[in-house]
Amino acid sequence: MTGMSEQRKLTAQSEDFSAWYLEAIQRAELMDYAPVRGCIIFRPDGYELWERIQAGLNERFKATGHRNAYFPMLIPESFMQKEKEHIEGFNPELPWVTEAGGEKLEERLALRPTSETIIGHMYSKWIQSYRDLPMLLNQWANVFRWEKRTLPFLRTSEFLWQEGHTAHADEAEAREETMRMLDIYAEFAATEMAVPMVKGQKTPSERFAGAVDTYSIEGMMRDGKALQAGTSHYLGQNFAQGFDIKFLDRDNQLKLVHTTSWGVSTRLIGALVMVHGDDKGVALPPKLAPTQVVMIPIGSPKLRERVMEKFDGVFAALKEAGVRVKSDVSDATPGFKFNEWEMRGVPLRLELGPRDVDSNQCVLVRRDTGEKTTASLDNIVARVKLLLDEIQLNMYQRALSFRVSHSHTHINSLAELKEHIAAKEAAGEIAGWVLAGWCGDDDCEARVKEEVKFTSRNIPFGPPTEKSHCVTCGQAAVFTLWLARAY
RNA sequence: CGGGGUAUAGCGCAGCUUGGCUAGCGCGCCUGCCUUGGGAGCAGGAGGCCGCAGGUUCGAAUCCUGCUACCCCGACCA
Repeated sequence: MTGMSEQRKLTAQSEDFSAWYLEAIQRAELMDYAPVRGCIIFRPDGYELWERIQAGLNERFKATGHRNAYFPMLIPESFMQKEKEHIEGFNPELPWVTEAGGEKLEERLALRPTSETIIGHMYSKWIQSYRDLPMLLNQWANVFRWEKRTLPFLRTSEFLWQEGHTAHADEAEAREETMRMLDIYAEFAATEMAVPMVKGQKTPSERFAGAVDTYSIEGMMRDGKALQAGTSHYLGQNFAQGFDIKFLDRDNQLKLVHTTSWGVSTRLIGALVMVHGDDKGVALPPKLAPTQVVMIPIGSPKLRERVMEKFDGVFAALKEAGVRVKSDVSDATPGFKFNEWEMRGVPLRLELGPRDVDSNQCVLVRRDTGEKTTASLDNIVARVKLLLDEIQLNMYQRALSFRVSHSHTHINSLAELKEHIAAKEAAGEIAGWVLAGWCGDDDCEARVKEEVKFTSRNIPFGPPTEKSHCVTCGQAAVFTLWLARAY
């Protein structure tokens, strides 16, 4: 019996975080592996998370003047070639269609890794005058990147994402757009996903292929690693040049547009799991959880009838009030159901048994804290809604304080960084993030990576403190950036 | 793409060293009884191209050769 329940338990996060993650997402039925290498199936609960992410972002995109469109998945090879850095960056991971209808194609077609090129091509047709600007489009799409090493949600050969592509008359407006969208990502992550993000600028080595400047939001996972959860790029006139996107300005001069692009992907689902999950499994924030409340009846069949009468009433009331509620009336034992729904991440559980019926109450159990309380059935809807809001906030607060407490700002040299990592590893603790000064030299950045496997995450807009010296060479720091192991 | 490992029921594994009769175990699944406030119990049952191809042998899950897939560790990435 012990062996049986041991087998049902997930690997503990502290024992093997990666194994925990892979087990958790499968046991919660968020995904399954596809027959094709590096590809996954989004099962209904996983896909519904994505749908809720889409809904939340669409609302924000539209409120800021963007419209959705859809461009083809197949990109002619010649298009890819038009921006030099772009093709160099993506070439190693492109799948190609070389044959169709039993005949070899005249020109190879890439499965898009992103759509700057084909959208740039169309923009050059659509944009003639300053009156056509700004052009603010977004598309929801699948993209392909043939990665060497894949990990469900975080890095797969095919993934779903959203890519915004905008064109502007001048640099200032394009840069403003780049920041606006980065802000939207961070705000969305905080309020809907309950995940605090650090906004900042990527270093040149981490920049998007073809961008002038790349900005990112980065989140800290429960194992202390950083996850780049979204990016926003100021592309300057690079793509305008490659695709000849010109407009006639008020002054009757022909000018190149300034473009931006920005995206988040199904990687966000991985972030949800890795930020909020625990040894019991996945834990989802109420705003995105497919099921917010699971109701479980208690009691033997003899007693069940009078329980069910109340039970059905509560269920109907919650549903009526717009709560995403599910009842589990299967004949599994209550204990089994408790574990099962906790593993799937449902934020709140409502138990109703014979004892509760007698006293007109029910038991509520929070997924985030495990706290168990009783509540009167008289105002149960209001109570549930209040609790869901509390859980949402608490999950954010907890993730934030986790990040803060594992962010280290007092490390000033590579030697100290090594010492820090060694000490944490020896203590069985996570190394977390390290705030470091940087002189701006690529070699100094590369050395950190070589020696301790920490990479620069971003140059945060509001660092806790400014660092005065480069962590590698000790010379005056020009930038202060976050270093961390990253996914 | 380099180094290591694995491939047997839906999942996790045993069997292989030393070839042999009907390939086994736990979980899950189905049926019935019973049970219900933290992963219940009993009884019965279904489920297999032993990764693929070839070879050795009277006989191969087991030995040999080749292939493929997946996993872990390193260099590239939303």
